[in-house]
Amino acid sequence: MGRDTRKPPNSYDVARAAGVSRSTVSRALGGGANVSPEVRDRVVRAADTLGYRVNALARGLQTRQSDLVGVVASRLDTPFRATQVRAIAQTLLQRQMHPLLLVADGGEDVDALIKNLLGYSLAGVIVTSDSPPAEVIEACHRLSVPVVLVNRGPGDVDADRVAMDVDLGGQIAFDTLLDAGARKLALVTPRAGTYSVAGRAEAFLRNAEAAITEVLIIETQGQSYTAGAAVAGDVAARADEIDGVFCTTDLLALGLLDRLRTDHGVRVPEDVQIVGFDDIEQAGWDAYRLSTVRQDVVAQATGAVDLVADRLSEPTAPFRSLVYPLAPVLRETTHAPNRRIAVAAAKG
Amino acid sequence: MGRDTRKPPNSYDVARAAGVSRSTVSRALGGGANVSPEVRDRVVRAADTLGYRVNALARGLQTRQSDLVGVVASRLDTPFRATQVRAIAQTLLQRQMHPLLLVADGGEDVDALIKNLLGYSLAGVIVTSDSPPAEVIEACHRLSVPVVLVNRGPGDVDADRVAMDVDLGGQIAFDTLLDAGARKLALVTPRAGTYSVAGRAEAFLRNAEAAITEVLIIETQGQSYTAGAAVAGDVAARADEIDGVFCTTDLLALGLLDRLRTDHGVRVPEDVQIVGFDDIEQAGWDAYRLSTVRQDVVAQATGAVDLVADRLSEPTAPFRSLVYPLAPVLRETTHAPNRRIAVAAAKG
DNA sequence: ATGAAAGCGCTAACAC
DNA sequence: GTGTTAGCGCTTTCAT
Repeated sequence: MGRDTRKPPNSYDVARAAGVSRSTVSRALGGGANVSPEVRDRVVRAADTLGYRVNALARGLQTRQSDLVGVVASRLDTPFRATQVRAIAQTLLQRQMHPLLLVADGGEDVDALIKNLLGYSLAGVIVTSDSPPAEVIEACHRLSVPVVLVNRGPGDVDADRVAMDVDLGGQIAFDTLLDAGARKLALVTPRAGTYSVAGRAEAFLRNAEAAITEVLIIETQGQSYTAGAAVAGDVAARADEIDGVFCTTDLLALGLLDRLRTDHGVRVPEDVQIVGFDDIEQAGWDAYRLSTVRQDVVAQATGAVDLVADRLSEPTAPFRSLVYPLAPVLRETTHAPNRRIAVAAAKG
Repeated sequence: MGRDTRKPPNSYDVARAAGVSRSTVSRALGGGANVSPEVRDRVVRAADTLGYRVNALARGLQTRQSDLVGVVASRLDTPFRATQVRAIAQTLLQRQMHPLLLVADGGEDVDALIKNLLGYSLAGVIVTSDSPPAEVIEACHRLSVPVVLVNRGPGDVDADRVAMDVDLGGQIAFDTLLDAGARKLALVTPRAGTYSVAGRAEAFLRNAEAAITEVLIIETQGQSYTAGAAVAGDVAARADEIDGVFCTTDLLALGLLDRLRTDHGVRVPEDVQIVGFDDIEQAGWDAYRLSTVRQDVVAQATGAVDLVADRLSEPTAPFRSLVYPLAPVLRETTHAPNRRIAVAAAKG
């Protein structure tokens, strides 16, 4: 039973086994429409007796559409990005699509890469990268491949978008510090940030301006742990002028926090309070217990995939932006909030 | 210039533009053999004037082989795994292959998933997951799709393999502790581990037995930070009987270390020394400075991709195993090594 | 409800 | 060195 046929069965084999035509097989296994239940059954049975699987290549060639979705991401080894990609991949899988991973870490030419990928008649492309997709979007458009941008824009390009509420993000960070009693604030953020990183920084600044005081801005080289650690000296040097710091990324905060304690004897939160952003797993570790702002990565992933699916079914609908809320996560790098004092201070 | 042709140009368009036949186009753009340099040039120029890209679906259908490589991985949001997948993805890209990501976190049915993927005529499958691929390998074999296992086996299945040297791993861990002066050892490891996790644990035990003393074994639920933290109580309770701990995973070590300090007032390395495994980024952070054993993830990724490529060109060659060395990383959760004492102790 | 036939875009024999 | 021809396995009109 089950000869070792060198090559896998095709729809023709199934058709023969079920005593029908190939078109019927296609119908029975596909939409399921216009096939008598009886015949359908016979076909299905034949199919899995033979171990038949549709040849995705052939189907895609015919329908001009595969179930592959390009996922372009940079710095995949970063906790936040890893979590994000995982969520996207899982969601895709649940919807019968498959993530084609495209790591864009500067070295590669994303443009060329993605254009190659387009040869697979992608069902869509999800971009989480920092590097600007530029004219890639254009190319996708031309081939009517949906593109959805995660936490990027609103730039000048046309595409569907999923994003956190940057304004809210900056506000939560500010409020957290204020409520915890901090008054002399600093902002630690990369010189050239992503849209979402720059956005939360700006929102923070805006809130600070409106409420109380100037903010000391400290620029970092990138948004890694190392980058955060690298500015610890600057922060420590100004320790007298600072009692609260917002790092636009958890990784930055963790680096700063560690180095502050290790090399500069600065106590957190006693001397300086710190708030991060993202709520990566490490922020909750005992050594840090970082107060931060949480993004709902899973919700965003779901949104991104929805957007792909929706555009597939309605290619000409206007572009949409899904905006997701954020929530403060209060841990131990800030004091317990005291709304009364904070509000009074802001007013006074 | 560049009319908005609704559908992308195909090889026929290029052929016409270059005044040749489609086969010539194929040859010129492909292997490049059997085409006069002159014609080749003309074709290439025509191709990129038109913005032509080979339709991967059609090519794959014809050649019965795509440039897609399935990468099955679980717990992608874990630092080690993320780094590993990134390395594999990058290497693949450099070799003109594309990673088709398959996250296998228990929920999904890997079997079914991968068999679906097989419909894309994969160039290969790289498995880094914990969950056993079982009969999937069989299926791949039948379709002559190369499978390479990373840090798994040697079980009973036939496949190419890439792995660290588990014996060496356990030995390095043991030596590190011994050289640092630890004599009363404990092993913290998951009850049901992967091949490579179980392997390093066994090797550690073997070395300990041969050299000095019994080892207290503490089992964890999984290999996460949380799992490590969860056994801190057990370790603290036996603090008198223990002066050195080998955690088979950095994450485990980090969790243990943190909780030991935070909740139990145990000092590391003064009271207990700790060695981890993998050398994930976090192990080097200021709060930890964990001594550990380093795997060369990039080398392994390269090896895995090589194995895929090699088998593609020589399908019937005997299966190979690439074994990679490991190196101790001495940081601050162990005392500075003192070979003299250690050797003497081992002998005496 | 079912079958016949046409083609998706490509590569690979095979002729010349 | 180049063109002709024949599929790869599928879906999809279009008849019936």
